[in-house]
Amino acid sequence: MNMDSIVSLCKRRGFLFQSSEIYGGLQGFWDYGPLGVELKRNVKEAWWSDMVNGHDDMSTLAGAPSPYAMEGLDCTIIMHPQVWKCSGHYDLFHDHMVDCRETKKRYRYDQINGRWVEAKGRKIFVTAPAGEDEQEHFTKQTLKFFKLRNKHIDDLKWDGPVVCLTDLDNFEEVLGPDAKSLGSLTEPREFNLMFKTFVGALSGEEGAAFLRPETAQGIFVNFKNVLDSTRHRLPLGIAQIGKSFRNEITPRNFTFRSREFEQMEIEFFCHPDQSQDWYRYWRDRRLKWYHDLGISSDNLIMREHHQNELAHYSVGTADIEYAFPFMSDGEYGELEGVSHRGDFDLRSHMEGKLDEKSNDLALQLNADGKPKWKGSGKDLSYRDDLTNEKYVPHVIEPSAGADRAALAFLCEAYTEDEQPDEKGKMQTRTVMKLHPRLAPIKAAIFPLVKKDGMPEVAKDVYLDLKKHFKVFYDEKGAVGRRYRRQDEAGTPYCITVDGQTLEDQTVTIRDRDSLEQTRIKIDECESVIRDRIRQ
RNA sequence: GCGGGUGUAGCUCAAUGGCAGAGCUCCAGCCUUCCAAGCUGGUGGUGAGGGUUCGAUUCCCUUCACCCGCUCCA
Repeated sequence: MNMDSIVSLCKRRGFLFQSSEIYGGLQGFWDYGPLGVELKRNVKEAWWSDMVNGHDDMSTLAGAPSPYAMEGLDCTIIMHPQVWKCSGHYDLFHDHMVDCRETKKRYRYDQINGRWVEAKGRKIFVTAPAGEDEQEHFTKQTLKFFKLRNKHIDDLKWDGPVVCLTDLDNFEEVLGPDAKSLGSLTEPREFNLMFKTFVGALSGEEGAAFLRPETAQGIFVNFKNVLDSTRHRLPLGIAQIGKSFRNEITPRNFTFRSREFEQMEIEFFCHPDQSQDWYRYWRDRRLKWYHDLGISSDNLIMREHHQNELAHYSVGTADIEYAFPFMSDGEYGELEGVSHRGDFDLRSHMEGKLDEKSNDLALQLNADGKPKWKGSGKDLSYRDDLTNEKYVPHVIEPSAGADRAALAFLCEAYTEDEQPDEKGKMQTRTVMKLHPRLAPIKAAIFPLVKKDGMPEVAKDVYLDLKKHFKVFYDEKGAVGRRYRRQDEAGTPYCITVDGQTLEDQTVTIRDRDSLEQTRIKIDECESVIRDRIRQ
């Protein structure tokens, strides 16, 4: 199986198109076609129904420490700019970077220091990543550049103090931190991974705002509102589905890394002492969700992050990853991250941006000792009115990509098998074996031939089923061809009106995967399809 | 962002410095009682912009997009 045939089918059948295709497309943006939009809606609907509306808050679910509540939320894409300053996204996403053309390395513009140095009658600006041993690095780089030995160290004429690269106007005489030749650094470029826009008529910085790079922050800043309006006790999960935007440097691999994408996120708030158990619960629960919707365990893995990969406040993070066809053997692409975020997010919005590198997650301060980004000052802690205990809840975050899930389901469904044609000759059949819950069209209704009153009966069946499901009517051409078309669309069931229908009010229902046909009464169509979808 | 490759019909692929072609698909009609049958007819195309030229899909430049590798992936 290769990605090209999947991409080709998606275009041909109307699952996915390139955005603005008639103008040549736009990198990192994709449109869902008529079948694609149904698939994606079904993915989101399955998630919302399984996680939120269908959640059983009365029972202790398997693997869970206790019953818990779930609520939904739908926040705006543009939020107060301070949200992103306190969350850390602003600083992280706002860097100016320089690239080294020679070594292909990339550096933060404001974290490269350097000094003018002269030797052999030539003056260059030697650089190093800012840090304690930068002078050592300068010396080493300079000696190497001028092809001098350690004993000539005193011949180097240093000119002026160490300054930041940001103080230089041009880089022609600059030796990159790891380069061998001069002028290999590019001009600084703003790597603003957040899309910037302007609120109101002002186009200056005071009106600047950002499209959200994740939906999570909307949940954190509304935590208190949800608690107060629903009167829930912890543990409580708050769910949201919505668009997020990241100005990815290298969108690649079809819809896998897009600049506009949709997330399905839960922020699960609980007592710190129980957070480890909840973390394990959500990790296992979310993995099972993909399994239950048809992703085989061969293609799905749970990858626990190593200690050194974790943000230091995080107790654990596990990625649920899928073996996409565009990845090389043994490699997987992330579908969902389940992370234990401690109280980092709520505290950030209370106190201000926290310093992730500090051991006790202290407030990040400016040079003048003031908070770098001030928080809301609002108390986001929780008082348990049974125990009278007050604490800042810990958070477990299962964060899934709706587009990535849809893509994984498409890849998993794509199958080519051999089926006999009417002469008994084996032909390749392309079939999308989507789970019936996810299939864009639940059933197609055909008259076996376009005469003898069959179309009239079939249309009645169609119109009746249309009230309950997304169904499709087709009477054109040979019935075999119509079956094959539905196979490519992933339609799980085809209902055919034939000669016998006119005598006893029965139709055949054909199963996409097994090709088996069973005869059922017209009246039973709705309940049979409903039962089969639910399985 | 760097290097390499590719852009011709919905798909797969031809051809050419001088009217752009085939198969499949699709549409209409005929035929047809269960898995892409057959017959007849039909729709439809050189990614975008510029240059060279009497004439460019073809040669050159720019750009956009996609693919592969590197880089990146909060």
